[in-house]
Amino acid sequence: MSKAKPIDILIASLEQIEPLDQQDRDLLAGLDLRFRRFSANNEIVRSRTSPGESCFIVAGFAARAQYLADGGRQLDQIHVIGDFVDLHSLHLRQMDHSVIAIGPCDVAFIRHDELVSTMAHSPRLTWLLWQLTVLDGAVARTWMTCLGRRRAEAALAHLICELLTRLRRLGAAPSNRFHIPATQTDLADMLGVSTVHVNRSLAELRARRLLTWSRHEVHVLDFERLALIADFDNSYLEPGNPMPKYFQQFVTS
Amino acid sequence: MSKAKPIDILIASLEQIEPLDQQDRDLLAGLDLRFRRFSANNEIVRSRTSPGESCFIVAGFAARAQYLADGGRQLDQIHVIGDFVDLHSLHLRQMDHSVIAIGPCDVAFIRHDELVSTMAHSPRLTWLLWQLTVLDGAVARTWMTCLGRRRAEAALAHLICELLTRLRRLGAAPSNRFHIPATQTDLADMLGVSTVHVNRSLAELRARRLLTWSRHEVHVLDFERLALIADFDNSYLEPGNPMPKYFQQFVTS
DNA sequence: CGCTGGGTTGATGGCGATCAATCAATGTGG
DNA sequence: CCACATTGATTGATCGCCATCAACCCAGCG
Repeated sequence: MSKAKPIDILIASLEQIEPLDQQDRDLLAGLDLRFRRFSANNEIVRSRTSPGESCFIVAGFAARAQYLADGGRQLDQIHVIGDFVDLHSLHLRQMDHSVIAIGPCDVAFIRHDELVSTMAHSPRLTWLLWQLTVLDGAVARTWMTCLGRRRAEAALAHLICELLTRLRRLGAAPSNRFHIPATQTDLADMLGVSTVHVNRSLAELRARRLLTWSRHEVHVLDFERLALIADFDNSYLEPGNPMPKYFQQFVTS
Repeated sequence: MSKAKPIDILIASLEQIEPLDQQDRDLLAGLDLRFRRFSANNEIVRSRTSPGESCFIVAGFAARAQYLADGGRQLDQIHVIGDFVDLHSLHLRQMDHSVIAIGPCDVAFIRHDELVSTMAHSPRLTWLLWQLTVLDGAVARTWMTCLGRRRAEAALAHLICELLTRLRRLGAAPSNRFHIPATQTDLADMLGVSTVHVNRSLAELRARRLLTWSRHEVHVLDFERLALIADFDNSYLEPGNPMPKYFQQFVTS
C-alpha cells in the first residue's frame, strides 16, 4: 500500500467492486497516464467541451458542477480519491457539466482510445467501468431526494454520512475524522441553499454534538444519530452485480 | 411504423442514438419478452429488490421514485415510451429506487441472462446500452440543478420543455400538444414542492399564456419563452458518441 | 344523486434568501 | 514587525417563496 503508484489507486477502486485477475491489472498498469494538479475551483473538465480523455482522482476532492444563466452553480456530486470522475466523456458528445477541483486536486488522464482498446481486451473491465457509471447514477438519485425533499440540515447530515462512509472504506477517515477542503460556499452550492443557511445548519449539527467541523477538519462524533436525522441508508454505496459469465464470451463479428 | 411490434419500439429508441445493423436488429427481435400492464401508481419495479429482468416502456409513462422515512417520495425522473427504464437492475445488486406507473403503462420485461448473452454477441449493443445509462445520468444531473437552484415555476417549465422535446422527437407531440396522465401530486413529488404550489406555478405559466394544461392534455403555446424562463438547453438530451472502432474487436480470453 | 379524486383558492406561518456587519485567519508589502 | 487587504465564518434583521391547513369546486361514476 505504501508508495502506491497512481494506477494502483484506480485498481484498488475497481477491486472494491470485484477482484481483477492479473491480466486486467497488467492492462491497466500499461495505460499511459497524464498527470496534472489543479487548485481550488479550477476546472478539471470544462462543460460543453468534448474531451479526448477521461480522468480519475489521484489525490484530493473534485465535484461536478452545472452553471446557470444567472451565474449561479449547482454542485451535483462530490468525488474522492480513486473516483473515475470523467468516464462520462467517453459517451457524451459534449459535456453537460464541468468537473472542478475542491481544494488542491491531483488528477490522472487516460486517452479514450487507450481506454477503449483496454476494454476491448477485457470484458471484465468493460463491465466494471459500465458499472461505475451506473453506481454513479444511484448516488445522483439519492442526492436528488435530498435536494427535493429534505431540509438543509438533514441534507447536510446526509452528505457528511456519505463522505464518511466512502472515506472510511478507503481508510481515509481514522476514528471518524477526515480532512476536506470544501468551503461553506461549496456546501451551499451542493445543497442548493445560501452560505448563510449552510452556516446555520452546520451550527445546529454542532450544537447537537453530532460533529465538529473546523479548519476543513471534520470529526463525526455520533454517526448513528447523524445517520438518523439524515435518513441515511448506505446501501446505494454498495458494489453492484459481478460480471455474468456469459458476458465473457464475446464473439468477433 | 404502423403496427409496430413492441421490440421495434426499443429498436427505434436505440437507433435514435446510432443505426443498428441487421444482425443487431435480429438479435433484439429474437429476445423473449414478457408483457404486463400497470395502472397509475403501481410499482413496475420495487425498491430494494433484485430483479432478474430489466424492462422498457411500450406505452404510457413511468417514473423513478425514492421513498422517505416519513412516507413522502421524490420522483427523480419521468420516462416515456421506448425508455429502457430498468437497465440499472442489471448492475445494481439491490434497487435503490422504485419504478412506478404514471397512469396506465405497458411494460416489456427481458431476462438479464438473455440481455447479457445478446450483448456478448454484439459489442455495438453493449456500447449502446451502456450509453443509455450514461445519458440517463445527464438527465438526472440536469434535474438536480432544477431542484437545487430553480424556483418551482422555472423547474416546472423546464420539465415541460424536456417532455415536449422528447415526445416531439418520437412524433408524439403534434403541434406542441401531448397527453400525459400525471396528476399535480405527481408533479409536486417531482419538483419537491407541495401540490398547492404546483397548482399556483402552473396557474402562473397559464396566465403568461405559455401553455394550457387541462384534463391531462398539455398544449405548449410558446416554447421559446417557456424555454427562456426555464433556462432550458436541450443539448443534454442529444445522443452520445458512436461506438469507437476498437471496441468492436473483442478478444476471447 | 352522493361519493370520490383531483383541481383551485384563501389565510397564515416558517424555512431559507438576501443584505449587511463583524470577526478570525492568513497573506502581502513596506 | 506592523498597516492593510483578502478570504471565509459567523451573526442579526428583514423579506419572500413555499408549506400547511382548510374550504370549495368540479367531473366522473357507481
